[in-house]
Amino acid sequence: MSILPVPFFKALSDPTRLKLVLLLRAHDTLCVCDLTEILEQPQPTISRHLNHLRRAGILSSERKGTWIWYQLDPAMPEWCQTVIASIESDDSLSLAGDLTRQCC
Amino acid sequence: MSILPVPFFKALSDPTRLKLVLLLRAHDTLCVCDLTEILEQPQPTISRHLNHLRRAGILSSERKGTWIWYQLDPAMPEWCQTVIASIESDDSLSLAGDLTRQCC
DNA sequence: AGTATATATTCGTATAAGTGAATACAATGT
DNA sequence: ACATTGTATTCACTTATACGAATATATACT
Repeated sequence: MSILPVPFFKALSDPTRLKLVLLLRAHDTLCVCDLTEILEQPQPTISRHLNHLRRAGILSSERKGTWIWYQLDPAMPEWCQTVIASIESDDSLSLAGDLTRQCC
Repeated sequence: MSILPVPFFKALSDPTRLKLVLLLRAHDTLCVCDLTEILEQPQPTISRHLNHLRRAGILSSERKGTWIWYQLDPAMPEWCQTVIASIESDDSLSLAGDLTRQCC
């Protein structure tokens, strides 16, 4: 599946979405409650951004019982994977206390 | 000079701006009238987008008499250069008839 | 000084995008 | 069937962004 550059970059151009991508780059697989907890943002906000990233072809999700696990879509085109691998994070994207997993 | 990921991606997430970047990636140096002619868009539109890209740290410009030449900023951080080098263009970003240079 | 050309900026407006609050949906367990 | 927990969606609202039209600025030339 191919990804058009403009929507791809638009998907990455929101702080919350970029943090989600960086978290999933680091953790491989996380569920919505993990992400909600780490980013300390309302669950609907997280869900909406995850949906945006999924529609953009950046994330894929898999339901396992009650939980839905998200990851970077392995089917992403090479050039998109290169872009995501290149992103140099900084303090402004601080991923806070990271994960203490009180859920799932 | 460092570039924050979110504004960087936001700068790339507009079709006109992305075309400008791809054109300058291909041509090295172009002036505003070149870009206006190639993209067939009003000059103020092009100027505004060039300004946006310059403020984002993606382009640099140099005045030579009446003309102002733009190029990808050589001072861009490595990771940004990698991202720009990775972008896979497609028909939706078709750069039309390219350059026949009726100006400058 | 005035004219012509290249480029930048301002203003008003329309559309897009993000958010909080509330609600809906889905799966599990009792 | 009901309650609980995890996740998604809708609605109303606000803010951000892009655009056309008009105008301003800058340089070169006469």
